[in-house]
Amino acid sequence: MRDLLYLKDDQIKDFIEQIFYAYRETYSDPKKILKKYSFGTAHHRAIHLIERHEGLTVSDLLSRLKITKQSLNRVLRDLIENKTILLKKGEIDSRQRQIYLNEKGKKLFEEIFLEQKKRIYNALKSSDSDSVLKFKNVLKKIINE
Amino acid sequence: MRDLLYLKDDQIKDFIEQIFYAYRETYSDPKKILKKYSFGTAHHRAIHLIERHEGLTVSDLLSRLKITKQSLNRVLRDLIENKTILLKKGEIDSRQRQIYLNEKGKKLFEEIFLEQKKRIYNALKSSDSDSVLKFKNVLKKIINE
DNA sequence: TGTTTTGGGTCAGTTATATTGACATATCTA
DNA sequence: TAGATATGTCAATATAACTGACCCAAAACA
Repeated sequence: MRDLLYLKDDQIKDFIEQIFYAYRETYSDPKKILKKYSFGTAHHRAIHLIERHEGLTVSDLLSRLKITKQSLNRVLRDLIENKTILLKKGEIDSRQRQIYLNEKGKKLFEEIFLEQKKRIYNALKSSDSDSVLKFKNVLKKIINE
Repeated sequence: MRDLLYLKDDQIKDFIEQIFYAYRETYSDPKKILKKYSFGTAHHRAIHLIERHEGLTVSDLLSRLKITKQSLNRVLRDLIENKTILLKKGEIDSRQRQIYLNEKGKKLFEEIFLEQKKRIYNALKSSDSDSVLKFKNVLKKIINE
C-alpha cells in the first residue's frame, strides 16, 4: 500500500488551521474601508456574492451565505438604505426579488476588492500556473463544488 | 508579456468566494459535537490551536487567533471550567501561562477532528500528491507563512 | 376555482463572539 | 527600585447570528 503521507492527520490538521488563517486574513484586509460606510464583514460577503452572481434571488443569496433570512434582511436593509444595491421583481416569478449592485455599489465593490485582491494576487503571482490550477481544484473539492 | 490568465480578477474573485466557503464548511461540520459540550466555534478554534501547539502561551494563542484578551478569556474560562484545558505557570517566565489539553480535552479534540477531518480527507484522497503539495504552498503564500 | 405552497418580509427576544477602555497583580528587566 | 510586560478582570457596547411567530402576494396544484 502506498504511504499517503499527505493524508496523515498532521497534514490535515495543518490545513484546518491554515484555512482559518486564509479566510480571516482575506476578509480582514478591507475592514477599514467597510467601516467608512458603517458596514461589516456580513455586508462585505453579501456585496461580494451579489457582484459575482448579479441578479441572484434572495433565496440564492441565502443558500450561498447559509444564514437565516432574518439575518440577511438586516444586511440587505442596510445596503438598500445606503443605495448600494437594488432589488427588482423577478421577471419569471414575481414573488422573487433579484438583487443587483447599483452604481454606488459597484464602486464600493471595486474599492473593497482592490484592497482584498492584493493578498491573493501576491500569492498567485509568485506561483506557477500549474500550482494555481491545482490549488483551485483542491479548494473546489473541499467545498464539494 | 505572458498572459497571466490565472491572475485575472475573475479568478481572484472566485478564490475569495471559495476561501469563504472552505472556511465556513470546514468549521461547520463539528458544530453539533461542540453544542453537546455547550461550546461554539470560538472554543473550537482555541482547542485546535492548543492541540497543534501544546504548551503555547496565552499571548501566543492571542496572536494566532487575533482577538482581544478579553474575548479569549471568556473562551479559556469556559474551557478551564469544563476541564478541557489546563494552564501551567511558564517555566522560564512565571508571568506566562502555558496552555495544555488535559485528557478530557484530548478526547474532545479527537471527537471534533474525526468529524472535521472527513471533508479535508475526501478532498485530498481524490487529489494526487503534487496537487496537495501545491495547494499547501499557495495556501501558505496567502497567509504569508 | 379554491386551496396550499412558496418566496419574501418583519417583529421581538436571545445568544455568541467580538470590541473598547479602565484597572489590578505578579513578575521580569534595566 | 522603577518601569515594562504577561495576564486577568469588570463593565459597557457592537456585530452577527439565532429561534419563533406571523404576514402578504403570487405561484402551483387539485
